[in-house]
Parts: sequence; structure tokens; C-alpha cells
Amino acid sequence: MNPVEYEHIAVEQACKQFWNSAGIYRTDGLSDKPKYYVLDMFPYPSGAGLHVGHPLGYISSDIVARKRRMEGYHVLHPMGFDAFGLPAEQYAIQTGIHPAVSTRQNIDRYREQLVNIGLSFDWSREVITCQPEYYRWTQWIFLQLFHHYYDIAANRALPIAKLVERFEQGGSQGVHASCSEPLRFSAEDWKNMTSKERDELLMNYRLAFRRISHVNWCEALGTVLANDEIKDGVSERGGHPVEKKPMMQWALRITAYSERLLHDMESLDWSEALKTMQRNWIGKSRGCAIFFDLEVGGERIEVYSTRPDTIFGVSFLALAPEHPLAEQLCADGLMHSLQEYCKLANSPADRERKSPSGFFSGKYALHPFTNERVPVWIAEYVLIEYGTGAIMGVPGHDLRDEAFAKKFALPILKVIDFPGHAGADIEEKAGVMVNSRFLDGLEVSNAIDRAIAEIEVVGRGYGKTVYKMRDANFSRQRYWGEPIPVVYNDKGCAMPLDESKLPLELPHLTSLEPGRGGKSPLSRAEEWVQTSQGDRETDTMPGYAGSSWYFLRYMDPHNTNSFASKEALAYWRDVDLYIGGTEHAVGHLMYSRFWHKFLFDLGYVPTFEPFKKLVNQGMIQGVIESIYLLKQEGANANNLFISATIADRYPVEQLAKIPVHLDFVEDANSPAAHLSLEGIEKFLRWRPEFAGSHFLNEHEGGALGGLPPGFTIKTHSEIGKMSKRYHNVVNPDDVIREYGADCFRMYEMFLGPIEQSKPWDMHGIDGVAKFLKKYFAMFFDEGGHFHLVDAEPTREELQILHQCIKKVSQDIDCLSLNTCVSAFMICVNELRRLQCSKRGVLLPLTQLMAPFAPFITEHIWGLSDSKGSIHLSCYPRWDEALTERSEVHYPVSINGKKRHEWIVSKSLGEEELRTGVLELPEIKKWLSGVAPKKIILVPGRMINIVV
RNA sequence: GCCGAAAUGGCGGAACUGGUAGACGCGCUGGACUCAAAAUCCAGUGACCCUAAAAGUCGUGUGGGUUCGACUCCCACUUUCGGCACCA
Repeated sequence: MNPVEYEHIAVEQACKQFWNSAGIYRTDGLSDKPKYYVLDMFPYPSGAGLHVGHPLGYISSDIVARKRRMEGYHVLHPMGFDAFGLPAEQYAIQTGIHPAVSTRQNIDRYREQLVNIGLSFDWSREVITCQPEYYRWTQWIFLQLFHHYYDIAANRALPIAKLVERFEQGGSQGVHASCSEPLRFSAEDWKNMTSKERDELLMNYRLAFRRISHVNWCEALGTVLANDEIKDGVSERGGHPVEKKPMMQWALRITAYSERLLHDMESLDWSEALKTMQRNWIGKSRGCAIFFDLEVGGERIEVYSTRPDTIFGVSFLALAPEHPLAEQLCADGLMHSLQEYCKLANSPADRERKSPSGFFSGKYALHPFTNERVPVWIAEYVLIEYGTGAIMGVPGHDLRDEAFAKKFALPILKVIDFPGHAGADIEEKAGVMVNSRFLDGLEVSNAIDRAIAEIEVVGRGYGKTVYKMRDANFSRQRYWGEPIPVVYNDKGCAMPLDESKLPLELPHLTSLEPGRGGKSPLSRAEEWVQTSQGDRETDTMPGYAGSSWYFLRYMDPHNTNSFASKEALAYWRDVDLYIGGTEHAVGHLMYSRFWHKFLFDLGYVPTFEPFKKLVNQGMIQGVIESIYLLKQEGANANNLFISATIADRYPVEQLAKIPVHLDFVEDANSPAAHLSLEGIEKFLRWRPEFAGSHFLNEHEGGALGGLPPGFTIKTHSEIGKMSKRYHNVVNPDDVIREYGADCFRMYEMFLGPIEQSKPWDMHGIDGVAKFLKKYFAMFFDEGGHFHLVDAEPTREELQILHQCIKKVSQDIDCLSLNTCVSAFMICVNELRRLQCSKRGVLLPLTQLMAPFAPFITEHIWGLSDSKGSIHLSCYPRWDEALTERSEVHYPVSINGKKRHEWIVSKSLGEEELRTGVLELPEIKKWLSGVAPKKIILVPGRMINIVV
């Protein structure tokens, strides 16, 4: 028998055409059917193309979307591109290719790859964030944020005009609004202000506002750097020093929503791990602001502490180097070191724990209760951006304060008597207060409340709930982002553009070098910058702007009157299932929730949370193979590569790991991974700059040509990101060409649970390919003709089918997709054993498989003379009676250890089981005549005999 | 440093809510078919003990604990991965 070959290339081509022309994945308008919105986190289209890691989530969500569609839901399953961003801009600087061009190309490539995988996206709803039709509404939301403030009393955003009204009537009296700093003024004060003063004052309240914040400034490159452009405290490009520089920046007042972002999470179907991450990011804590008067000069230092109970353990105060009082406090001789500190101390992205540094300002403050002198230090570890930029140092009960005190020999006072349990550290919030006057004898938790109360009584501070979360920086000194729709008038006031002027389009620039003084490249587009009203803002919006609301645009992507129609928003409401990587666990999800809540306050969206259920998919990792390059002195020294086996003979700092293209390596991802002579030759052809290099293993060495036959050099294997930079990207197109898209989809699912990370490994794919062949062969007779039998299926055949339907239906609903593939394999194996070719079994199985393998099942559906597309047919349901077995396999254990398997009829009663089990010869021999102490019987499950 | 996740045969993984550890697949071994190979099919496959079978012992990163019973729950630790804003 010659089995009929499944021609995946031809079938896939035909299916794609059919689906496209019939528009079977288009979600037209609204419907009476129940809605289901399945969303993927849209990708940033990088130059490396889609790799096999991306589709893991896309295939999962596609399976759910297809199942829901077959179940009769009106399904919204869209895709788009997060198209603004730094990589395209960096690429443009390197190659001269404009970001618009490279982004366009990358998007086209991504879309084609996504289509090849057979994902059922409605491409007519595609959203691309860098298109003016889209970012017009990103700008529009920004303007709304600008025009609103957060009213704490009303617990929602309100128009800034309302606030102005109140200022006119009663000044700041009775206004409870989220702000940068609390201000007090009268209606009279307000009336006497100039327009510029009013403008500045309102910035204190707007949800989109301007403030000074510190950026990573690189003098040598003349530009501001993102955190990931900095490595080891210097710029990744060129290794130049980076310093903190204050700059006027746009920011969003996300902190106004802290409490709601925290509270509303309760109702969401997200993993606890993810919720915990968000909670920690919001970081709500109850603490206390405490004032320390300076010994001389009349100023006071306000500190914030979550541990006011330790107030009697204070042995120093510490200010951030940028603290406004720092300069004033420092004697002339110290000014120089202060300035140096401001520049270098908070060297960004430098997470290596250094020994604490700082210096004594020479001044003292007075303790609010004891009036004792407390030295004021300037310390690098205190951050200006958090709290008040000043702390009270309690080295007895804070680890960082302790490290600082030890370094500078400051007294360490103990004010808590800890309970003696193991593992308690000095920061533990447990124990009894000592050496603390009125707090003595109190438990820590009570002492915190008491301390706050006492501090308030003596008027030296007040209790305060703070959130760790900070307002979000919204300015980028970059070209490839949404222009901020603001013009500055002659007084320097920020004037928002009128909504009718949107979109404010990004002008075309040919050179993307930074502007003068670290300004955005946009500042060089003079004709664009200068308008009759004044100069335009040249900063652009950050990457997260466009992605903070794209899920709403999919609901009504071509609307030109609003970001989406009221009807569409009312119908689609929110995302029912959102799948994406953990890397967005806090950033993107926090900003999106914030924007959504803001739009809810304004009455534009009907829900206060955008994503009902969220699942994080794991990463598919790649294998990174590298060889060790020995760094040698001298300009003419030959490059020397050494085998991984002898790397430990050299000091680490003399070795550089050079990633090697995965294709050159033999036995990759194993201890035997190595380059043979052939591999070395390929490597040198690929990296000509290493021509003439010498290679050395544990026995011998030399340059290519001089190396002995059979020479190998071991490479270093590790598991890590799949990335262009490690040359280990696997393109799904290659896999699809060889095995077909269905096989690729099923194999990705078969690899393991969706939320787990795992390395990509082609070794198992043959199993899935064989399974599909077996499945396909069931539909053909010995002569190679398509053949289904109309005879009534047997009970056994139906049982096999219905058990599979039940397992797969339930497992898709809880996204356990790897076990679904196993279930299909079991089903096909069993049906083949019965040589089943019945229509009534094989067609429901085909429908059941359609969400996983959309091409082959569509092909079979067509051959079987069924009408229309299988994907618009219905999803099979199981009959519970057909999934049950008539007997039970009881494991019988003695003292918890399985000794026998007992097969009994399901109808047997509990008493019959209890007596029957003791009669079994396999069990009798273990009892040796002694009566059991106890028999534990879980009906339908197991029997355990205790002796 | 902080936060989160994970660890099960040679490999990817399965095990519902504390109830038969290793489903399914890869790989490997043996066999059938073939002149031969590929493909396909059949059988076996955690380790140890044993000629073999039967039976048994050990076994889910490490060390303890709870339980009639632990991959699953609790405590401590190790390693790996992901994220981060040195967060008072």
C-alpha cells in the first residue's frame, strides 16, 4: 500500500486563498451572538523577523478563538503592530534607512509570517501605532489627560476647567486633588497671578503635566539614553560616561490612580504571581512624615518613614545629593564633592552592590522628641525621586542604614527586642520596643500607630499613606514616536493643540542625529517647530503610549470621529482573554489599566478594567554557543581562541565570549558542543575580521591550515534569549516549509505548558509529523481513494471519540494545550487499532482538531463533501454517558505503598469492597493473618490498608 | 539587592482537589517487511537486585516536617530563568 501523501504546501496555499476570499475570519460589525474578545500582545516588528518563540502565545489564543467561533460566539481576534520605538531609530542612525521604511518592511514580513502559521486574525482591523490615523487618537487621549485633574473627593478625573472655577471662587480651600506638591493659596492670590504663574500652578494638578526629572545624559553622544542603552554605568555604544541630568519633562500622574489600580485587581482573573508583581510595584505603605529642625538656620528636614516606631533609634539623617537643602547645608569645602556626587553618584543602571558612599555635611538636626543633635549626612543610597529625598537613619533596624553606619562608624542603637525565632533579621516588624520612652513595652505594630499619633500630637509630622509607584515619565528626546501636540507661547506656557488640528504628523527627517543640548532630533526640523503661536514641543511620546489603548481601537479601527464608536465599545466592552509575555507584567499592563480607567472616568468606555483574564506565556529560548577569545596585549598580537575545556586556566577578565552561529556548531546544547575544522572555516568566513586567528585546545593549536586533521575546539553552551545578537534565531517559515503549518502549530503546543519557558528543540517534531500522517491516512482506502463509511459507529469507537472530545474541550478552556495534542494522539492510535473509517467518528474528530490544525482539517472537510469551511461549522460536544467506564481500577496499598491493582465492577458497594479486598491473595500475604488497623477507601479512587 | 516563576527517566513533558509517579512524544534496543536502505509496522525501555521470570528495594533539585498516604502542603537551602524604579 502506498499511502496518499498530504501535500502541505499546496493545501496551505489553497486554504489561505479560500479563507481570504471568503473572509471567514472577518468580524463584521456587531451581532446578537455573545461576544468573545481574544487578544495577543501585539509585537514590535524587529528587523530579525518573527522567531519560533513569538507564536507560542499566538497559536494558543488562536486555538481558543477558533473554538469559540465554532461554538457560536461572535469572536474578535485582531492583530497589529507596536511600531514606534528605539530599535528602528538606532537602525536608521547606523544604516541611514528611515524608520518609516524599515518599520514598513518589518511589518510586511511579520504579517506574512503570521498568515503562514494559519492564525485566524481579522486583518481588516489591523492597527499600526505609527500611522497618523491611529496616533491621532493617542494624541487625543494625551490632550484629555492634559485637560483633566484627579479629584480625590470625587474619586475620579474631572475637567481642569472645574478646578480653575474653584480656584477663582475659593483658592485652594477645600480642593482635594492629586498633585505634585500640596499648595495653599486664596482666590485673591489666584486672581493676582500672571497667566504664566497660573499655567505653572495648574501643571501641579494636570494628569499630563511637566516637571523636572532626571535623565541619563551622555555628554559624549550628546543625547539622553534609555536604561537598556547603558551597560555597567557607561553607554553601551562607545562606553562613554553617563550622568544624571535634570530636564523639564512631560509626565503622567498615574499615582492618582494608585488606590484604584490596587483595589480593582481583585476582580480580575489573573495569576496571583502577576497580581503580586503589580501590588509590589504600586507598593502601598502606611508611614509617617517627620520633621527634624536644623540646629541653626531655622530650616527643617522632612523625612518619610514606614517605621516611625524606630524613631528613638535614629543616629543620623541622610539627604539625597540632589536634595534642595543639600547645597545649603554643605560647607564651602564640601561643595565640590557634592557636585561630583550629583553627577556621578546615581550612576544609572548600575545594580552592582557597591560599598555605601556619602559624606558628613557638618550640620546637625534636632531629634523631635529628645532634642538630641543628629548629624546630617549626604548619602548616595538616598534617592531624590522617592519619598521626600531624605531619610532618618536607623542602623539598628534597617540593613542599608546599618551598612552605612558601619562604614562611617555611626552609632547603632537597638530599640526592638526581637522574638528569638530563627531567620529573624533586623528589619523584621516583630518584637517589643525598648529604649524608646513612651513606646517601651509595645509590640511593633502597635508602636507604629502610637508613634504616628505622638508625632501628630507634638506637631512634628503626620501619618501618611504612600505608594512606591511614581508618576510615569512621558517625554523622550527621540524622533520615532508620537509628537506631543503642544506649542509653547512667547511666555513659555504649554498650549495644547486644538483637537481639530489632530493628528499632528511627525515631519520627515533624513538625519536623526540628536539636537543641540540633548534635545530631540525633531528640534532640527525648524520649519515644523516654528508656528505662528510659538515653538512646538520637540519631545515625542514613549513606547508605551501607543500600546496603552490599542485594544480599544480594534473594536472600531477605521472610525474617524472618535477612537471607537460608543456602540462598538458597548458591545465589545473588554478583552475576555489576553495572552502575552511576562516581560510586560508590570509596565504595559499598569499603563493600560491607568489609561482605561481614565477613559472610564470620562465616560468613554463602559468597563473600569480592560483585561478580564490574562495569561502569561513562557519564552521559547534559544541555545547560545560561544567560543572564548583570549584578549592579548599589543596591536599586532594574533587573536587566540581557546577551547572551553581550558578556559578555566585563564583569568575571567582576559576572556571574551564570542557568539557563534548555531549552524556551525556540532552537538550544540550538550557538553560535547564543538567546532570542527569545517565549523572553524565557516566561522572565519562569516567573521572575516578574525582571519588568521589561532585556535587552541587542550592538546594542540595553530591557525586554520596549520591545524591537524580532526582538530576540534569546544564551545560554551548556554540557554538564553532567542535573538539576532546571539545568532540563534529559528524562523518559523523554515519549519513550516519542511513540516507544514499544522505540524508546527501542534508541535509548539506539544512542547509543554504555555506558561513555562523552554528551549527550542526540533528533536521531537517527528512525533507530531507522524501523528498527522497517521491521522490523514485513516481517510484513505488501500487504493489511495478518499473513503468514509456511513455505518453506525460501535460503542467502543464512540467511547474513544467522546473521551477525546471531553478531554480536549476541557483542556482548551484551561489552556492546557500540550495535553490536548497527547489526547489526539491517543485517540488516533486507538481508532487505527480498530481500523475505524466511519464518517460519524472521523468527521467529529476532524472538527475537534480544526482549531489546532486548521489546514489539514479544512482539506479533509472539503474532501468529505461537507458544506462551507470547517471553521464555521460547529464544535463537537461530548455525551457524558459515553465517557464513563463500567469498571474501576483500584490501586490497593498497604501503609501507603501500592501492592496490587484490583479491577472491580463500578456497581460494587463500599462494604463489599472493604471485605472483598482482604480476601485477595495478593493482599492476604501482606497481612500475615493480622487484622488491619484501618482501611481507608476513597470510592472510585484508591484503597489503603493500614497495619 | 528586591520581586516573580521553575526544578520529575537519556530528552520535552503527564499526574484532576493530598490518592496507581513517568500518560503522550522523542531517543535508544530488538524484531518484521526489503537484495539493501529509507519509510512503515510490532515489542521493550526510571535505577538497582537477578541468567531470566516472579517478587522486592530505591526513586519527582537538597535537608527536615505534617499525613493512613506527599511531585502536590509547611519550614530551610541550592540551582536556573524572567522582571526591576538601590523604593526608606
